Amino acid sequence: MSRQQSNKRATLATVAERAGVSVTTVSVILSGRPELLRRYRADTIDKVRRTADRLKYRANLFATGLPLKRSPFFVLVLPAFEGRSLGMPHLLGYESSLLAGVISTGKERGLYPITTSISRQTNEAEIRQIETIIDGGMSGTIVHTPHPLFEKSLCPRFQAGYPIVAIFPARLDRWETNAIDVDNAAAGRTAARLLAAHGRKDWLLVRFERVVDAEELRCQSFLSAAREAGAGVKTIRLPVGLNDSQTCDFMVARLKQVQMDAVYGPGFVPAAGTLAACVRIGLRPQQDFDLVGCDCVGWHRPDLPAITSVDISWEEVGAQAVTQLAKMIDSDTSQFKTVLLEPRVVAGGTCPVPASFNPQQI
Amino acid sequence: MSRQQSNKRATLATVAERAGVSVTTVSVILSGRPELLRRYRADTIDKVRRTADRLKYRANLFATGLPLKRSPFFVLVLPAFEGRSLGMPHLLGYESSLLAGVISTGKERGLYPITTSISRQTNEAEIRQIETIIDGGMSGTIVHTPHPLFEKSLCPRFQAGYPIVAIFPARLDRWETNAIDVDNAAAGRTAARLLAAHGRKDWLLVRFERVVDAEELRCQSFLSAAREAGAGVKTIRLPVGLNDSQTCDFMVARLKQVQMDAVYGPGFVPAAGTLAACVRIGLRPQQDFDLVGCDCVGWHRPDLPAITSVDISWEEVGAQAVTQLAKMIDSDTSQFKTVLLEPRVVAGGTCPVPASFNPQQI
DNA sequence: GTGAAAGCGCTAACAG
DNA sequence: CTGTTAGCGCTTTCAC
Repeated sequence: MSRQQSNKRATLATVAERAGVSVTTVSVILSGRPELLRRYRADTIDKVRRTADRLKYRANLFATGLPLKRSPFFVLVLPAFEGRSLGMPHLLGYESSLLAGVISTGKERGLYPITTSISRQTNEAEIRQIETIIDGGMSGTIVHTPHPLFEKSLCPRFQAGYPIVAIFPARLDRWETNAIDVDNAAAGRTAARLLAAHGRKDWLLVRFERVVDAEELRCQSFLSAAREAGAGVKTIRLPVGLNDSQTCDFMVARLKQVQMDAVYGPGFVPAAGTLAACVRIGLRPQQDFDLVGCDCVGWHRPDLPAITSVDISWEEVGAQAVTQLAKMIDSDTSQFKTVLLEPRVVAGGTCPVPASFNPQQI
Repeated sequence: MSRQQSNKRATLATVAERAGVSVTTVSVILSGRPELLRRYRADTIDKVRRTADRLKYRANLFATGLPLKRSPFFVLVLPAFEGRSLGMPHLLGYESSLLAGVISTGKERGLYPITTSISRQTNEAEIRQIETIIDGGMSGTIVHTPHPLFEKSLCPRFQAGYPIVAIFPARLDRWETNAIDVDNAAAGRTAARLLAAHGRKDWLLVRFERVVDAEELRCQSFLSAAREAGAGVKTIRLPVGLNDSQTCDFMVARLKQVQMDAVYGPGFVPAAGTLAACVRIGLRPQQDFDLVGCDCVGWHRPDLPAITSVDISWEEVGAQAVTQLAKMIDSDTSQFKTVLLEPRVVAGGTCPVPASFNPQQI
């Protein structure tokens, strides 16, 4: 708001004066709460609305919030996208979907995100800057995979009653409440059921040497579901930091020494990399092997089939985050029971999905 | 801000009382403008800072802005991402880059985006909702490719002195000032120079039947540069609405009837689609033909070379948008000279880029 | 039915 | 050096 235009801006007082009524009248009539509105004469209402229109009156949202001690704004903290567009563009698609979910659900509830980001190698100054924002009178904060340093800021605020939602936290033990996540155990189980349903017996789990809690959970539940299904599972561990095409190279050599008819990659890189490796050494998807991945929806390569993926909609994640935030705001609480979204199988060409295959029933 | 926590929140008054000074003192000391700060005794400053710390005082950013008649927030209006993730994920990467540029440059300047979106098929209600936000005391608005219906809202506000930045406007005639765009004429010219530099003579321009102004400009300047270079150009027009793989199919038939040794696709779809078609009919990139595209950076397909692309950094676009907005805010103006970003050639495998090839010099 | 007045949290003259 | 005071634009009791 520049000084120039702000001098011209019509305020409640301007409208009141021009309409020949008091500010109260204008305020009540324009905010339009029916029970209060009824008390005013129809022609007064009309007159006020008319002059407000004529003067192009627009409420100052910041001033509106002050007496109410609440504002229609919350903070959305995303991980900075530094160089993430290189190599795995479909992951940026997830990020955009998340934002879309947050924005649209927010709109429905009259809540608007002040969007900011935190770098992977963040520092004191950046964190302080974010703190002054989230403490600046916001209704709450949604954080995508909170940075460890930033978690330290969040914790005392949460305890002080500040509404926080963590999306896909890396450390599950730190977010036993107030998180939105996939049901990772279900994801691993579902992958296993898919392979079992197609009669596979010699399974291969391809995972990174070190993984975040979420992926570890997927692996564990995959392994225990394998046991139940009576399938044998070999595990190959990838060095940390490989991308999908490096993983392909890495796997080509390994695959030749392994007997298997099914693969689970609990993340995009292991899944896509292994698929490429399998095809390169001449294995045929759905014939010689089945492959199930996670986080592979939206990834396309014309030389390879789409990956059958156990996945969730990031748009829904964003929507859930706002929904939970709105609930906390409305009820004046700061806790909610962590929401685990049921993963869904998105059929691709690497593993058939039985008709009416429904993770929930499993 | 929940009522609960807001009752506990320390305000200037609380700090003042506890420190035994006036609110002014606290205000001045904590906002820390050096010229005013100097006037206070060191021990007062210390005392105030200490108690503010102890009480965990945080300024309410909304209240802060009120007397100043300016706020640290602006609105960022993005096109809604409806279904855009399907098919062309790398385009979502651009969107994220733009956001990254806006966020990071905003941070440097103490300006924070309230992010919202507008659907492709928007309606009165949605537009009014966005209007109440941008009129709600914001410092300005950045709009990515303003929707025609929304342009109607923007126009009177612009004339009233409200700072607006349009990124990649579709109608250039409506945004002769206040726009951030690529220098589209330079883009077309640069593509032509690249093909000429490699000694090509029989060029093919692949474009949609109907295009936005930006692409039309690229085509025109490409054609006139071709004339100057003494190259012949045939043009193939794609039906509106094709995606890259449909374009590939469409082009395979056409290509067999055309003699050419170079292709320009002034956008992602024509470029990627034509490249795929060429390769499918057995033409070898850089040998049988060269191909130059636009907006192809970040797109990868392992069966095809990366496309040599005339492109700009969307992150820089976002940065420029905020820079211009900040300038307008600081100078209390609402106009700036449209910024045309010089395109850069990003070398891929479809056309060699001479060492020290520099669009600016051309 | 309507208005006066207090107050949300902060800043900026202006006194002293 | 520091405090008093009058706003910023809005909402909400509480009178009349």
